[in-house]
Amino acid sequence: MKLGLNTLYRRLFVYFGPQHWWPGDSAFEVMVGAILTQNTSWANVEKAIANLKRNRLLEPAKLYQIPQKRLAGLIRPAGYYNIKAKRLRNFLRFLLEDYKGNLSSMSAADTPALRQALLAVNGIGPETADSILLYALDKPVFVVDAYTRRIFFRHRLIKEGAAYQEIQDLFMKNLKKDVELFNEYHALLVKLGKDFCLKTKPRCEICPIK
DNA sequence: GACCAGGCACATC
DNA sequence: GATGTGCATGGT
Repeated sequence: MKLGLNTLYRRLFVYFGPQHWWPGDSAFEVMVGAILTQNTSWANVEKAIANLKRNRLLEPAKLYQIPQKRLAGLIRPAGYYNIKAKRLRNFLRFLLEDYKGNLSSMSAADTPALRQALLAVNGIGPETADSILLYALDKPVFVVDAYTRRIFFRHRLIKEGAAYQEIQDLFMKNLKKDVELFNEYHALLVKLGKDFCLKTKPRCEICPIK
């Protein structure tokens, strides 16, 4: 009997408790973090965000004003700092030009259209776009990441190398389209991944939700 | 010192 | 369409 998505969620929630994601004081901080955390540990991203906060730059217009070189220096701890400085600026330009830097007007956009627009920004791929939609703008979009893939492959819920869209569809077609549910579910998968999967490669014999 | 982390774009076949 | 590679810091 295959583990159902709702059952898996209940077990994760009972075992780990609510995660209350995304860590961040504002929607804009979440957006910046979503780009900075690409293939990077969150601890390093926190250092980069702390640098931006210390310099009072965590606002769209202010962050876009500073030279790319300086931005790269500030986000250095997050790694890939040159490419991420470009990517952040690509996103900021989009935010400022299309929504005047106003997150509320961005949030008012039609979700599928906004997702397409985000994906058209160079440096924003499916996971970053969906993280922004779910965690910054409270849109019911499921975020698929490396942990999700790893866990679902190990539990034989997806095939190896399954496409992003395929995995996202699995969640969105089998779960209630609920922001809180999608938020907690993804956060719980990351928690499981960090606490167990990474420490017991390649197979986890002590998985708490098996 | 190796290995990895809450990806993505781009080149090449 | 699939596969390989560059991007980079900081923790284990």
